[in-house]
Amino acid sequence: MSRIGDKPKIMSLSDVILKKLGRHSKLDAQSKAAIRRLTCQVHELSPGEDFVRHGERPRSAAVVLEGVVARYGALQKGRRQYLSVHFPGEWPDARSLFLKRMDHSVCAMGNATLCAIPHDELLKIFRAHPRVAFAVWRETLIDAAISREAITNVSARDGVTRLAHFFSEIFHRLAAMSLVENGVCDFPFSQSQLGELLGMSLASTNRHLTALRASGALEFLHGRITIRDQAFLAKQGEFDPLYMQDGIQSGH
Amino acid sequence: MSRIGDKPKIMSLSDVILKKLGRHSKLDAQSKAAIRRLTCQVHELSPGEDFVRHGERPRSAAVVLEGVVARYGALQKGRRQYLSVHFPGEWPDARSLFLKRMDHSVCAMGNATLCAIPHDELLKIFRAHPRVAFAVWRETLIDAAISREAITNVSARDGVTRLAHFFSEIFHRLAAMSLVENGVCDFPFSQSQLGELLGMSLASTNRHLTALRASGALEFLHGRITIRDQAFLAKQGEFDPLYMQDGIQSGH
DNA sequence: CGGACCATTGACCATAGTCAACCGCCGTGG
DNA sequence: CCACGGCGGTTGACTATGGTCAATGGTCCG
Repeated sequence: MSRIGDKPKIMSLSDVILKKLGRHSKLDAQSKAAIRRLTCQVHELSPGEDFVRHGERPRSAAVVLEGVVARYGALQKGRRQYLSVHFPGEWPDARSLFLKRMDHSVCAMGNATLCAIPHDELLKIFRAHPRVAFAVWRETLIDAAISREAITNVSARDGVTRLAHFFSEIFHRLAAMSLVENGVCDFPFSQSQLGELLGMSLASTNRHLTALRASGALEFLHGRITIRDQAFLAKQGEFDPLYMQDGIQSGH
Repeated sequence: MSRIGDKPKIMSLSDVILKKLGRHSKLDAQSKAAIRRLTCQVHELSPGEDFVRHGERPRSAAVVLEGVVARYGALQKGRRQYLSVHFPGEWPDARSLFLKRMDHSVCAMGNATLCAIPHDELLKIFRAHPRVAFAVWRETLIDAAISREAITNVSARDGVTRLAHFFSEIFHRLAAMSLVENGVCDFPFSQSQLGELLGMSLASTNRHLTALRASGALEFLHGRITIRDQAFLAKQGEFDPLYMQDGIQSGH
């Protein structure tokens, strides 16, 4: 599976975590050192493979190292509702840190690598270094804000707007982690899965996608997004990145 | 404005917080004592009054003491998208603890009382008593789970199912805080606002509500819900309370 | 008494869902 | 090597759910 640029960019767990947390939180040397001492178990997942399932009680929490994973829940007739997508540095099952049972599943979309960090170890760090706890907490609050925005997206915006908003968000998030090159980024979803993520049928997804492509703003084919006109997309999607709250937030 | 039973149930801030946190977190005596020492500023809101607005940078975080408040965002043409509702003991603007600017507004639905606790004070407690931090964090994770469930609700369930699911959740949450009496609880929303919360028009809301009422499972009129058949509602709404994760979670 | 708000209902319309057919690509197996 | 099947993408025809608009009645309040 080739990735954009095919660079074997081997970031370590702590590099990824520090890069992501560093987007919004200021960490002192001690906190960084503590994060560097984290141990974890690496999981390589194939496309579609589940990482954790609804109802399970994980004893560790994972950070995405590479690739894309998604949360999902089951609907009637084998259908799925994808709830969110997660890129390197994110914590798709942070919930498990404080809530015993998973209320959703997490699976890899393309190939993906995750690092599972034992809860014990994280809690120990949180106690010893509140700054780290606050940074990860902040991360989970941004995740929550993204979910809230999704509510508005699926319930109040029509098909084209919904897609435009979604792609704007994805582009924004990937760019923040330097995962966009010349407007191109990996996003290993089929149109059918995209529909299950945005609450529309395959047919509508395809038609609205065709319309967007016709506007020249973006392309999406075979798990790869090409953004040609970010401003147009943002406008079309009524996209305002405030909810993702980029930039350092405060001293704590 | 009379409330169910008209009892002047004056719970103090710490009583409300401890009752709510106690649903899922075990707090030691020191943590409880620290919470009891919290100071706050009480805000009495009238129906529809905003507590905090999109874009603002609060210096305190609020806990609902009494009544119902809701998060909302603005849509085109003065319409709103209500994002979530909050009952006593909940933290509608917990986001502000770690993210500077609000990405949504919070308003009172009926009359409501909130307690604003300065961020400084909370952070100090979090540092000194990690258990308190973890309990509030847990609270915000449950809040996030409720938002995720809302995604499924508005994007995958038809009108009647959506309403049934929503009322099941509300009933469950209010019952947990002893705010239901004989199946009756206050829920100061008009049908129009309920529509803006569940992503449907006033007309649909009314029609589906009429259908539900015809089934005898519930009534909803003038801001008051009466649940007559909880089991039926849960079934009709495909409701599984797992996501709210009731009960003590663990020692930390 | 008039106005505002809420609830209700009917008529009409539009967006999006369902179903089905077709194409191209790719990997497998005869 | 080619035939086949599966999957992803594309498109058309039909349908249905729910949105829009409009009118009505009730209640509360100034």
